[in-house]
Amino acid sequence: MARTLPSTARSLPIALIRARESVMSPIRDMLSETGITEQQWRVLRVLAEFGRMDTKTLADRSSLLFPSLTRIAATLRDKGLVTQTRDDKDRRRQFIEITPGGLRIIKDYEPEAANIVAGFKETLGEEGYETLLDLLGKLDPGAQD
Amino acid sequence: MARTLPSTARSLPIALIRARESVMSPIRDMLSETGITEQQWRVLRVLAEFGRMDTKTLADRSSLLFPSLTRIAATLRDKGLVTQTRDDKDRRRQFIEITPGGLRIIKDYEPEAANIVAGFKETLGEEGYETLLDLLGKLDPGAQD
DNA sequence: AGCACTTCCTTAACATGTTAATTGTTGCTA
DNA sequence: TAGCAACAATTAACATGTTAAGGAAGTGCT
Repeated sequence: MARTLPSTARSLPIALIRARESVMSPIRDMLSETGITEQQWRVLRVLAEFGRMDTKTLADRSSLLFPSLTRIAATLRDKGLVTQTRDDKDRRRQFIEITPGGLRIIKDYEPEAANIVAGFKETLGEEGYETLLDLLGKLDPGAQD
Repeated sequence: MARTLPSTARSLPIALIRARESVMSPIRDMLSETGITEQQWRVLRVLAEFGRMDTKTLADRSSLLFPSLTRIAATLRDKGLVTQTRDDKDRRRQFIEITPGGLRIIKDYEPEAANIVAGFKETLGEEGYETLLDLLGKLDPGAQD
């Protein structure tokens, strides 16, 4: 067992933060002209991919905590990008669905986002990219691959 | 060039977020008993490793934005864990230094933090761990290795 | 029915992330 | 030397991360 922490220059948490920042920066730049945030984009993407779903599933797939999702859902609803409906069978639960307006944003910006991601894939090489995703997945016990 | 975004289940940004969350969760649990946050811990670690330094360098090495660092430094100062002094030659600039109290927190918790990190290293294997850090470094143009 | 217990979601409170505007200093230069 | 651009740090404003507490709706048991 290591008895000393690695230098902060070689720290895993810090490396993860910096990598995330590098990846998200151009995506944030792109999103700035849409008026939605990175997290709102993530929620819309999940809804666009899987369709209407309950809040719990949405939070899980978007990697958001419930309190965050509550606020984000309210914001997106006010912007007319999603709708919220109660489950009649279990009135505690709620379903969220993307609207045509929300879908439009995804369609409009998906190609540009894909290009940004493709750029990183080039940087790492196809193999490195896959390796990275696999290694990251191993860190996350909840990853179901 | 890819014309389609990867499924959110295979998204690089989301994988980075989840990995970071997995890694930080046990560290946050450990820190909860110290009353300092993950970011405050990061600042103290950098100061403990490199000693007194100006705010700009500190922000860079801690991977924090200036506004965040301003608040964090004020919090740490109020807790008596760091001191702030003006540069007499250039009164715009400021130096920050860790106090004995701050150093004590680092010393007290460093072994436990090291064990947590060692656990992740075991999960990935020595080789996987190094590969991961290298790949993450490639994503970050600012990484100086 | 009544009550405890769980579950889903929301609020609250505080810290940080992010961008933009502001303040205080310094340095340059007309 | 007055004026202005550049710089360091702070403040402001809003969104999110995080933990804890609260509220509403279901479930099970007596």
